[in-house]
Amino acid sequence: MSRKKVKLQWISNDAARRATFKKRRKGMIKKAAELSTLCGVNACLIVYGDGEQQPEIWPSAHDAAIVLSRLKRLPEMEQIKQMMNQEGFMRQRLAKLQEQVRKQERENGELETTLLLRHGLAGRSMHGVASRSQLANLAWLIDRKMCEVRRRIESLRRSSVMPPPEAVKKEAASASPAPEAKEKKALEAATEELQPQEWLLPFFEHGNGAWLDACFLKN
Amino acid sequence: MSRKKVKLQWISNDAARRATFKKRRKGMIKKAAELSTLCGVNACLIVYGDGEQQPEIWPSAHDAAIVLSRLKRLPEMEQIKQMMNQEGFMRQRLAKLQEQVRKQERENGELETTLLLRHGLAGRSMHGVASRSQLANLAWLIDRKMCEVRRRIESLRRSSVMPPPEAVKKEAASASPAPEAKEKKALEAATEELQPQEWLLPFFEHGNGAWLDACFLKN
DNA sequence: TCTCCTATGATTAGCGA
DNA sequence: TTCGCTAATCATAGGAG
Repeated sequence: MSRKKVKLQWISNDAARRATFKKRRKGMIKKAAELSTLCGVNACLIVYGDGEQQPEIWPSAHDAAIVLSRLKRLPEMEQIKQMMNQEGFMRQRLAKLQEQVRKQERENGELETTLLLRHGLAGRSMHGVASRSQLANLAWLIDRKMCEVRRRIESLRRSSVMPPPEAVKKEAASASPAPEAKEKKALEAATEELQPQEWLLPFFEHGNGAWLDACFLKN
Repeated sequence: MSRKKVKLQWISNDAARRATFKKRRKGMIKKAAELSTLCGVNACLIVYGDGEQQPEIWPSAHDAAIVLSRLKRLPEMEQIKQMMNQEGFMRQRLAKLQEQVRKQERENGELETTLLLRHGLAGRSMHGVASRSQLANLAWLIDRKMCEVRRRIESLRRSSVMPPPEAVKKEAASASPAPEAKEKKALEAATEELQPQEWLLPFFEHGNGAWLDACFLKN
C-alpha cells in the first residue's frame, strides 16, 4: 500500500532503490511497447540494470541494432534538413504538396492512398545526400508529379463514381478482354512513375509520423 | 473519462494517434525524469514529434550530448556482438523479413483484390455480381503473386543477403521494367543496411557499471 | 485543431511471507 | 532476495468547450 506519495529524490536505501529501479524499468519498457504499438513508432530499449552484465533489450537485440544504426544516420538527415532550411520555401512547398496529396487521396478513398503510399512512398532508407542542384531538380520533379497525381486522382474519381445507367450498359456491352488488367496496369504505371528517388524519402517520411529517440545512461 | 480499456493496437485515426502520442511522450519523459532522480540514473531523452523539426530534448541538449558521448564507450556485450556478427543475426533477420514479406504480400493481395473489385467489378455496376471467370481471375492473380514471393524468398536465401522488405514487396507487387537493375539495387541497399551494424561493435566493448539506454526511432 | 476535465485503468510503494 | 498483494497515486482516453 503506497502509504506515502513518493518524494521525488534519490533513494538512499540500496535495496529499496534497486527494487524501485526494477519495477520502474519494467514499467518503462511496457510504456515503450505501448507507444510503439499505438503510434507506430519503431523503437528500441536497452536497459542495463545495476550490476547486471546483460542488458534487457526490447524488442530484440537485432531490432535495437537496426534502430541504433538509423540513429547513426541522423547527422546526415540533419544536414539535409539544414540544406532544406536554406531552401526553406522548397521544404515548405514539399510539405504542402504532400499534405494536399494526402487530403485528396483520403477524400478519394483509402484504396488509392494505400496503393500510392505502399508502392511509391512507403519508408525506405536514405542512402545519399542531396546536392543543391538535385534539390532544385526535386522541386521540379515533385511539381510535375503533383500534376500527374491530381490528374490521376480526377480520373479515378470519375471512373470510380457510379456512372449513369446508360454508360454502364454501354461499357458492359463493349467490354474489353481484360478491363481490370488494363485498369490495374495503368494505375501501376502511374504509381511507378511517381516513385521518388531514394534520397528524397526522408522528406516524405518527415510528414508522415512522429519518431522518438531516447537514451538513458546509468552512471 | 477513459471509458474503454485501451486496445493495444495501431491507432488508425490520425488526430487521435497524434494526441495519444503527445500525451504518452509527455508521460514517458516524466517517467524518465523520475527514474533518473529516484535511482540516480544519468539519462537523456530525445523525442521527435510528428512533423516537428526540432526534437524535444530532456533534460537538455548539452546533457544529452554528454550521455550520447558516453554511449560511444559502452560496456561489454559479447552476446550482442555475436548476434551482430554472425549467422544468428542473419538468420533471425531472415526469419523476420520473411514474415514481413508474407504479411505485406497478404496485404497487397487484399489490396489488389479490392482494387480489382472496385475498378473492374463494383465500379461498373452497383448491383453487379462478379462472374465466375472474374473471380477465377482474381484467384489466379493472387496465386501468382504468392509464387513470386516464394521465389523471391528463395532467391534471398540463396544470396544470404537481405534486401529491405520494401524492396521485396515492391518487386513482388509490380513487375518492373528492369528487374535485373532493380535486383542489383536491392542487393546494394541490403548491403548498405547491414553494413552499419559494424559501427555498433565498439559500443559493446568492455566497461563497468550499470547503465540504461533506450532508443526510439520512427520509421 | 488545442486545452481542460475527470472517471477509469494502470502503475507502483510498502509490506509480509 | 524475490515474490505477491493491495491501497494509493498516477496517467490518460475520451469528451466538452
